Amino acid sequence: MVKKKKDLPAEERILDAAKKVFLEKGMAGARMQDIANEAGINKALLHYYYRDKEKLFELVFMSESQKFFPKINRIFESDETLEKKFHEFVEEYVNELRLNPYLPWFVLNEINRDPDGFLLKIMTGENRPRPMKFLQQIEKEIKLGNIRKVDPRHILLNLLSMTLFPFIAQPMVSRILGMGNKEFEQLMEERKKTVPAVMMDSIRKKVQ
Amino acid sequence: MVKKKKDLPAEERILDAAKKVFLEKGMAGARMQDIANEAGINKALLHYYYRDKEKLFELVFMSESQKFFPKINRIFESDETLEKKFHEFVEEYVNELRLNPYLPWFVLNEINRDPDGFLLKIMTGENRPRPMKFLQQIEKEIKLGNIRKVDPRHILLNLLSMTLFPFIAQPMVSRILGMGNKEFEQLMEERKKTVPAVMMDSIRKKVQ
DNA sequence: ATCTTTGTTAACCATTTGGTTAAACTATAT
DNA sequence: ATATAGTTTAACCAAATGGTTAACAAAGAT
Repeated sequence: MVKKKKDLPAEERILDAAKKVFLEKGMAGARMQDIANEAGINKALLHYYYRDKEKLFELVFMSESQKFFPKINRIFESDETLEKKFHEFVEEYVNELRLNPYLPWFVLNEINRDPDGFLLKIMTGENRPRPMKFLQQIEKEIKLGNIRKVDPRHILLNLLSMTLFPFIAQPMVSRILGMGNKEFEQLMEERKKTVPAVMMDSIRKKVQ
Repeated sequence: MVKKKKDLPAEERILDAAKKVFLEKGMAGARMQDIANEAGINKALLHYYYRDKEKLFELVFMSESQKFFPKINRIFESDETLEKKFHEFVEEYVNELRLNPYLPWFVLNEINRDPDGFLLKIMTGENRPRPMKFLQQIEKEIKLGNIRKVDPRHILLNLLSMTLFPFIAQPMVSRILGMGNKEFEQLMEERKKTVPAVMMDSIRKKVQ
């Protein structure tokens, strides 16, 4: 029998536990005791390795939110076609979010909790979202007459919305549509095709 | 000079205050003292009018979430064309959410906090979302050959996503795009046109 | 006037919660 | 073996927080 957790050093078990608890309950809802229990250690040990709740949360949040943001840049700042970018974006995020469904909710929740404090940290680092190149690419394609004349910001919003929202709203969506977990995953898998298709239809020039 | 709040009876001021605080901070983050301060009364008076935090929250949550859900049904179960429904849906939600931008985040947050407890209440009442007629309408249009063959669930998801997500993610979106409040509102106003357009483009048959 | 009901408050209480301390345990080096 | 440094715990503490109480004020009712 393989001990799942006991064999990891306490310091790591704490971090894993903190991730789990913070992701599920958010900063305000998480209890240090919950984290200690989840890690199978004494509460005092939390403070031995990580000074206090704020620090621990910040650590978890930074590490998690950097799974979330940098993807955007790597894709958006590449030299691919728009169509390729749509596909890559949805593909990568659906894959990531199926493993980590709480992630966007967690990030948004935190941004909501403390819009200035945190965002200034993320938004000034290397990993802040940089949509400029992407937006400019769209404008360029418009000028070249390759796609319809549309506000690039709506394009970006639509892509983000259709990709991220279903995960944020999963519990609601699943109930409304009467789906189980398996069905939901299947539906998200399909999104890898349907979302880029919708995006392309929304910019492709209409045949006269 | 018109006294904004002092002239309302305490019972109502409390409810207003509770709405504000709960919507901003969620159940876990809200403090009874915050609500009392916001209402300009003593903390004990909260418990005089509303038994405890749980009860007060439930009241606020029910009243707010019923602003959120019934719209879906009124629109989706009408006899309008799909195009009209797209327009009405976005129009109404953008209007509502501009007044009440925290609403969707609040609802989703709560669903996340307690997926079973709460949802059973909403989901069994008169106001539970009933997307069936809408989904069937889409299937019918497909059979009639009026629109493309697409999974109706994706249509519904896309509409919900593009309408609601920008509000849920407003703080993030605003920073990423470097917008102030005014600009954000302007952008949302534009969505009333761009979102239904995208929706129609995604189902309209392509010209051969 | 005074009795009763309703509204409001300050002070208080019990529990929860983040955080500390001092002691004990473990391993490693001497 | 024993000294030392790192690890872990039980017990404890102070602040925050939800909730109660008892007294007081305001407003009707008699």
